[in-house]
Amino acid sequence: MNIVSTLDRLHAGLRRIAPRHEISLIAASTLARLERSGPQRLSDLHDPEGVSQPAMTQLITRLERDGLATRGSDPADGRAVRVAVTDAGRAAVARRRGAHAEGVARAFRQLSAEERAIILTAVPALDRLSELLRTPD
Amino acid sequence: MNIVSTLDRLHAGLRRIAPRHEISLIAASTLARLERSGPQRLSDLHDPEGVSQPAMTQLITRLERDGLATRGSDPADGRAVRVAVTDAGRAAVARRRGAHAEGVARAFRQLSAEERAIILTAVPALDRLSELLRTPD
DNA sequence: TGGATTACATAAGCACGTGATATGACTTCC
DNA sequence: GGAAGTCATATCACGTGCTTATGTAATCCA
Repeated sequence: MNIVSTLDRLHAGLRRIAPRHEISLIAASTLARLERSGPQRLSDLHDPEGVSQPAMTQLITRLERDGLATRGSDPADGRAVRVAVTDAGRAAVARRRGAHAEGVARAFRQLSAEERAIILTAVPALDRLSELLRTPD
Repeated sequence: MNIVSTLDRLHAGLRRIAPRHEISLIAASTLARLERSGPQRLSDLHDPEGVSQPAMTQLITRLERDGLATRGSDPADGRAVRVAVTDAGRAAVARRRGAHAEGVARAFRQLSAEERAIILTAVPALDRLSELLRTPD
């Protein structure tokens, strides 16, 4: 399948876009989820984000240290931790999105109008593919 | 730009495909380059792979330890190191490609024929995009 | 020949991931 | 209602992969 190499190359390219001074993909993805769906328990975060529970604990520890998220207690369950995004967290997500958009836009501008159109046409299908990649059926 | 979120989601999805017991993207990419272009000096590897020289030194050290690559000396330059891929390295690349292909194929099968067609049509444009992402003009 | 440059290695440190295990809180069941 | 089990989270030990700063040779050149 030729598509495999294409996705690998895309993966490598996207890794390179990652602006060194912005938050990571996993950090942004988790904060965006908290922004979108409100405070979540740790155990409700690690699975959708596709990482182990210890990995999520550690990520939240880093986010908390950097003031991007907070740990709160769940009144209904003493074991649980309610994670929430802070204003600084929301700002960090927006900043990353902006930096990322700039990197993509720079590459995009160098494509032909036709190439751009083809890619934009494929966006819904690519989104579906991403979702399917996420769920190991 | 909607495309930014799409690429982020794709990036996250591709990260999740990565089979736990196969070599990493950077290892595979470097070994594939050695396979494609023959033995290379360390300094000729780190830049195209988009990592620092120490990162490449460390990668080659791990690859050498695992028997996937070898360090040889350059008769013409006593400072240089000639890195070559071994048969085991070639096998590891092939194995990873296979595992990766399987993951992609599984997702692909769940797409509609139309979605598949749209994505395949976009492959050349996506390759161009990947290449442009790689070069920070 | 001796100082600058080049190629690579080393060191210290951080992000991110894993599996195994500890700890404390809820639940269940006799 | 208390022992036993389960659940949520944390901690530990470890590995990869990345960075910047710096060390150490070998080569180049004025």
